[in-house]
Amino acid sequence: MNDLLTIGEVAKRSGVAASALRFYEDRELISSERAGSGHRRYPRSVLRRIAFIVFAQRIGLSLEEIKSELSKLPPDRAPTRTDWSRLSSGWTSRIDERIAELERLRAGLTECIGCGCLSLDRCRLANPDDRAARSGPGPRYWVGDPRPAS
Amino acid sequence: MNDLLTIGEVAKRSGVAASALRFYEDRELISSERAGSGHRRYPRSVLRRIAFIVFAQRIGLSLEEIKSELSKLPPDRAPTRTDWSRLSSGWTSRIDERIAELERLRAGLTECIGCGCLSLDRCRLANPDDRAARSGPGPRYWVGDPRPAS
DNA sequence: CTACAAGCTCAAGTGAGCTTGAAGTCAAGC
DNA sequence: GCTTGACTTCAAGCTCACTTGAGCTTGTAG
Repeated sequence: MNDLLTIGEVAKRSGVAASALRFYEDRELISSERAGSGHRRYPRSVLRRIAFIVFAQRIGLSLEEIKSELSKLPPDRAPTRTDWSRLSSGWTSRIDERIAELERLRAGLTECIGCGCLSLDRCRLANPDDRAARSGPGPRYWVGDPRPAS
Repeated sequence: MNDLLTIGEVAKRSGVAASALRFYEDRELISSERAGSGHRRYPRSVLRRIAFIVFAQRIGLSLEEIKSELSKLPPDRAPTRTDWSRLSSGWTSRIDERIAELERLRAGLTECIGCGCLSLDRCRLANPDDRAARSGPGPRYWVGDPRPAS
């Protein structure tokens, strides 16, 4: 009934495993106070922070990127809705770029893969120049990364 | 000038590293004949196969999934454009789902993160029930996976 | 014939994002 | 006072998609 939550409570409410929360703390994405016992105690505000992390992950940001986004929040006071929306404002374009890539890929499915044109050179249309879209592992120098001089 | 390519040539033409090609062969996504020397020799058709793999990865399929897609190609003859397009036809919906999720996330940015409503429960709107969208690592039971009974 | 580039195999390493296990501490109920 | 469960730290393990390195062989140009 206190407004400080244990790690188990936060895990349950956020849907993020306790082990992941400790991991995030280790990576300095979240922080906790400690009870006399050494147990973690979280203010409710951590839930919003975690929601933000999960959101950002779904969009495709790495934990490192998320950390640097979070570092833009005011350290001295509780973030306002304006603070939060400032952070996420840049994401809209990121999302839009990813959507655009997916749409190009969708087009490429019929235009490239299906037809006889499939030279990889032409199919660089799959990803003209948006490095932002590089999410997850994949071929190292396929597109966007410096190509081996052909 | 032969129509059989060495691994180096395939790497150069496809933009996929030779080590990755060996890796794909090990995972049975592609195959090669061998010259008397034991060196790999690829028919040109492998380029299309590789393009397909790269494409599919960008869309978000795992190598395992791609392997099972490729296994649907006729083993006895060179795949026609119809064969290829049959494979990729199912992807359109997959792409559309991912796009839909990104659009929900974009909406959530302003609706959820910014405002006071950010209870994680409500923000399950971030991902109602599409498991297909689970691409890449992330919180294990956030959405779609069986939630811990609350 | 000699370099040297390119290929081979097999084992181990990488990095992201966690999970799991071991060994111990703390809090609550009986 | 004792058990049970939630918590602690730290180290090691796991998956995915590769890359790197060691040690050796093959192919090609001069």
